[in-house]
Amino acid sequence: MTVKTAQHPDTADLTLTSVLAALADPIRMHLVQTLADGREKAWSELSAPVAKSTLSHHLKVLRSAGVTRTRQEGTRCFVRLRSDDLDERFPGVLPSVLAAATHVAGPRQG
Amino acid sequence: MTVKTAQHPDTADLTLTSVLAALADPIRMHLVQTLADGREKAWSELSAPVAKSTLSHHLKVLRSAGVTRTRQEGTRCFVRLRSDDLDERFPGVLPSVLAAATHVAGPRQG
DNA sequence: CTCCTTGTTCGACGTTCGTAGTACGTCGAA
DNA sequence: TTCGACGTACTACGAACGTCGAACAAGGAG
Repeated sequence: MTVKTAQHPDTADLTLTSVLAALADPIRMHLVQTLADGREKAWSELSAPVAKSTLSHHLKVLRSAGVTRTRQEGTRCFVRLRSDDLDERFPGVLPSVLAAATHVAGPRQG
Repeated sequence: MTVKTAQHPDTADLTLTSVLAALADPIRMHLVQTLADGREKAWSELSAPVAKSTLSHHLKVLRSAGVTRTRQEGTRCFVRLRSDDLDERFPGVLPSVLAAATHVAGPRQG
């Protein structure tokens, strides 16, 4: 928080390399999958097997890469995917990655 | 070379994280773009502003991630994208990434 | 055979990353 | 005001990464 928590890059400043690097981590990929439905998630909803500070770090990486957007509401913040911005700049990348991640870790029932 | 140069993972063993990590580097992305036409390229054709050993390293990362396939012919080797395998395992990912990388670094005229 | 070319491997270096703990600032409640 | 909850910033450390030069191994040319 500390006021300047929200440091979101402009859509035009997003780089493919940074986005891919942000997605190239199991923890962060899991976070992105959690956000894949497009709905905003509270910080506490983003479960990850890491310490609080580490989760904050990963969220910052996603935020800095332009993958997510964080909104503050009082002391707590809500995170959501920047699907529209991402798809405007890198059409199809996020959907295909999300689909690939899902049909790899998702349907484990059959 | 040294005989066991070719260490290609099976298509089923490819992981999205490894593929994304392999693509999340400017040098490697450039190499992949060079191979994007699907045609096999000779080692010496893969120009990169790095030392020979570094280029070899990056090629190994791409190979280990299953992004490329290396074929030896005498003392020299030829590299090509595993587009089919990649698209079978992670449909649409490589094409969209390639398209995004191209319309970012490619058409700089307008 | 000897030389030269090609690409990999190894050792080393500095940087970045992932992780956690601690301290800090902000907000809401009492 | 004091207290507690929330999320970030800072600090530190080991591991992994990107880079290079040198040594090495495998083939081809003479």
